[in-house]
Amino acid sequence: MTVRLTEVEAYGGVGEDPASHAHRGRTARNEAMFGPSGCLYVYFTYGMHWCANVVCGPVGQAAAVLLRAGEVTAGHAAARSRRPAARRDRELARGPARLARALGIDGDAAGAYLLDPAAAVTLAPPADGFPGPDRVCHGPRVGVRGAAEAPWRFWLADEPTVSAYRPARRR
DNA sequence: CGGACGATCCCCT
DNA sequence: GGGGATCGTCCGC
Repeated sequence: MTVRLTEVEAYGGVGEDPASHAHRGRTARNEAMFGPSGCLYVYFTYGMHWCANVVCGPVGQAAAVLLRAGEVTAGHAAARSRRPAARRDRELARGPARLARALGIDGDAAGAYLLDPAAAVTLAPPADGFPGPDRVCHGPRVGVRGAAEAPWRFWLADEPTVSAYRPARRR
């Protein structure tokens, strides 16, 4: 099964990004964010969802990119079997928990090195090349309370698989 | 297609 | 003990 990423969000490290899981320092949950680039950081949220990040900073300095959405380009049957609730194909990986679910990513995949071709989940350049800068949009991150104004969400223009923007919801 | 709402549990304070 | 880097269901348009 293959997903072409269409939307991501960047998160920073200790003391520099109030929206980041690493903002308050290293803990058992965010440990992977302080590890080597290219490894998978997964977290469990809202009592039921897994979300996947790619660690992207030097060792000891937390940084990660949350994989927010993508287009399923191969293996639709496998994706659909994991995501029976999807009404249309474009919803299979539209949203961070949906994308993780479509790819079969959960706590068992934590820490995996995504640039190893033999890994269960791998990260590779787009088959059709990288989109030009004129196609990359950016804006506020979704669902965060702190640093909501930082324009660290990036998505591709005119892609139906990009998730809907929702401000953080009050309790 | 989109807005409202409730589910559900692990980690940190 | 509180709250979350969300989603599925329900329902109206």
